[in-house]
Amino acid sequence: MARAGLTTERLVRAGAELADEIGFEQTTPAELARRFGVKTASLYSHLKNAHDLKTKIALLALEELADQVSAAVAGRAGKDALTAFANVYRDYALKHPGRFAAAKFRLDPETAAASAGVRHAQMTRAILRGYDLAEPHQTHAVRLLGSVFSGYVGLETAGGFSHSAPDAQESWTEILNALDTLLRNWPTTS
Amino acid sequence: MARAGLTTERLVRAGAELADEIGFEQTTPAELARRFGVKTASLYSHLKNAHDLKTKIALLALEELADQVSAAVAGRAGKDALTAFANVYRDYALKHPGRFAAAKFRLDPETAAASAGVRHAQMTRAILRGYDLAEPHQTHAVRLLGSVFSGYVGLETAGGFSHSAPDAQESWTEILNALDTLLRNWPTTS
DNA sequence: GCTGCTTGCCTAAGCATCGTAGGCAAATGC
DNA sequence: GCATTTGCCTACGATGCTTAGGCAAGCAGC
Repeated sequence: MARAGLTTERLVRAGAELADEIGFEQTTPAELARRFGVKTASLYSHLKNAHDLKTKIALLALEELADQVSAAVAGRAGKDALTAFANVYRDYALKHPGRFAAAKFRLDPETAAASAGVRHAQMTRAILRGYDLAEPHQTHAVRLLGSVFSGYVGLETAGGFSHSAPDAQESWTEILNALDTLLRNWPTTS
Repeated sequence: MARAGLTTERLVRAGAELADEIGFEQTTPAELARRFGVKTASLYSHLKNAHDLKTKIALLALEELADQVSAAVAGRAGKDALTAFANVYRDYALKHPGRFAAAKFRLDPETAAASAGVRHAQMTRAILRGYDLAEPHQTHAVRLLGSVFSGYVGLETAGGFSHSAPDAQESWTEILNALDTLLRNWPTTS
């Protein structure tokens, strides 16, 4: 019988595509094996188990997203950097919903520490270099930005803003504008 | 053999507790049956299937959360209402992580339309009555608030802010303060 | 082109879950 | 006490995850 040419790499890449098509939750060894026209058991020389597959897709997604954000933010500052970061993040999520869901997959601590997740945190903080925010306000602002981005895109991909005016793009633009204003006038006393 | 006294109501309530203990994803008919000391098949006269169980837990969580938020917001306005809403929301999520995850469960459109989810939207909008925001800015602000709340709490429950200073409570307080400032000075031109 | 080794995908099997169908016994009404 | 209803059961089929071991495809050397 002809061999399918399975490798961990190919399986993970195909798994990411599968996630975008049918959802991250539904991306399982059985489904992946069907896609390659092989038996499920054949995957287990390349993947430890179902959890390992999901973890590797999550790491791929984090990496891709960090690369794209990094490229978009390079050479920009202030509001320019803010919107570049935000738009790349959102576009990635809308274009790759399965990978985006994968990026939220709960990794165990040491895997997370070695993942591209840390680059996301660094880049978020880098954006704030264009604004005049001292610690601890800077950390609070980093957390706000992370919350807005992941929250907005999470709600949008979950269908939260469909079937209601104004459309999601318009809100997104205005929210970024509002965040820029807020960062330039961050209240340091309550 | 003595009967266990299963009802849909009891199963869903137990399912919600189970979700808080072991996670929403792990809350399945098999696990629930074990908890009641009955066979899995016995659940199927009270629940259509596994998806039905999850849907009903999600509806319960949305209802509980809407009730608590509603009680907290009543009689308050402006920043007072904002922080009351936000704190109840966050406290619920931290106290009931499984239910909170359930509240994010993707419902089919007509179920969602009949759920307490619409009360959440109404209450978020009610908060903005204390701020002077005309449409379409009001809708954009509603979406921002929803994004921040769900985003922040989502990241926090996922462990995003643990093991790093300052602690999550401090950021939360400052972020609510910043949001209040932003809502009082919402930029209406870019 | 043959021989033998490596490696990749296979079959077989165990175990768990979801969900359906039909049976028996406990609760309820008279 | 008897009949009916109802609730939980056993039995089963389908599907998925995962391990163990087998066989043949592909490559190395001659």
